[in-house]
Amino acid sequence: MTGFIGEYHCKLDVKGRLLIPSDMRKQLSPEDQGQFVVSRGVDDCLSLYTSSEWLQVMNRLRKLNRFKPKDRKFARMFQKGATKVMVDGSGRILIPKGLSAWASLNKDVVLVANVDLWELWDKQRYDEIMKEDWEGFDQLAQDVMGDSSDGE
Amino acid sequence: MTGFIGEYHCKLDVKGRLLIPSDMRKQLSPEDQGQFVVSRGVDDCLSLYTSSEWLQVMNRLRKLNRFKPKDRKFARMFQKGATKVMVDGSGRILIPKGLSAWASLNKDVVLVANVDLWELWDKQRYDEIMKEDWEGFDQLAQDVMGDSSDGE
DNA sequence: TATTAAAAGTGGGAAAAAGTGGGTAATTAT
DNA sequence: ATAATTACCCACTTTTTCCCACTTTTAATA
Repeated sequence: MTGFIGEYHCKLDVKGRLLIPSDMRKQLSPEDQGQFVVSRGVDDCLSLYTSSEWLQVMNRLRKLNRFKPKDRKFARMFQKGATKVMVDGSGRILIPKGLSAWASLNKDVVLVANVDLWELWDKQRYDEIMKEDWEGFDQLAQDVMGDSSDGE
Repeated sequence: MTGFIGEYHCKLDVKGRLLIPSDMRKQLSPEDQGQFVVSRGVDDCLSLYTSSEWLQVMNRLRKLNRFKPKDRKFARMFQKGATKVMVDGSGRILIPKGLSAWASLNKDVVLVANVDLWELWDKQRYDEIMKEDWEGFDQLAQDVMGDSSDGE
């Protein structure tokens, strides 16, 4: 598994629909092309999981300890708003209103691969955050990757 | 693995396509001749990864922890703009508009080997940076390689 | 060194696919 | 029952992909 690749600049139409870019679709296994799970991302964006990936996440959540308040709370918050969405005949999905409002999505959005899931950002917000963070990238790269003894 | 070698002066055609020089192609393993991953380089150039090399990178990213803000941010920034490109029937790849704009590529470009990946520079920019940096090369060499007790 | 053949490098047109918008029927909620 | 939301469908525009043809360079042979 190579993980997903790509940054796509898309538009939500007036009905709040998002076309899955063909290039993105090609990266999905056939069984993952028909539906996704959308949920609130950890940052100011939405997360778009393939069904397979969502399954993984669920398995991970399942390992939490239901008797620990923190675990319980986390699981609840993490799943809040998570919605299964189907791909329509033209290859689009409908982004639920509540979620798109939560992430302040406007017409112009950016769909970004992040290893095994996709993130959906409001374009303006995305550009901002990228610009802001860019200067620190060298340092960040060093922090995160610098001491890993060149994996594998 | 010996790493790649070479500096090729190429042209992007009006559609933004780049011909993979035959000499470069010969350095690639057969399974890496059909597609690449293009992304923003750390400097003012684009990085061209072979599929095998990109896989390595992904495996490294996959070891990061999605629930750590720094890791998340790094992964996102690192992958920003990364695009899979296919080689067409004439041995060319299409450089995505956004990326070529980001790296200020004009018609004349330079394709340079950098160990296990390739860098794509605007020719003018490349010449400039090479001229600029040349004087400091002695010092830089010492800084970077000086204390390593004779590599290997 | 001239001649020719083969491979490398360029350019562009046309078909196909992707992307976009919106109308209407069906479903759901109030 | 009515209004709002969602699903399905069709039509149009834009972009991408595929293919073909031509030029230039490299290599080979007489």
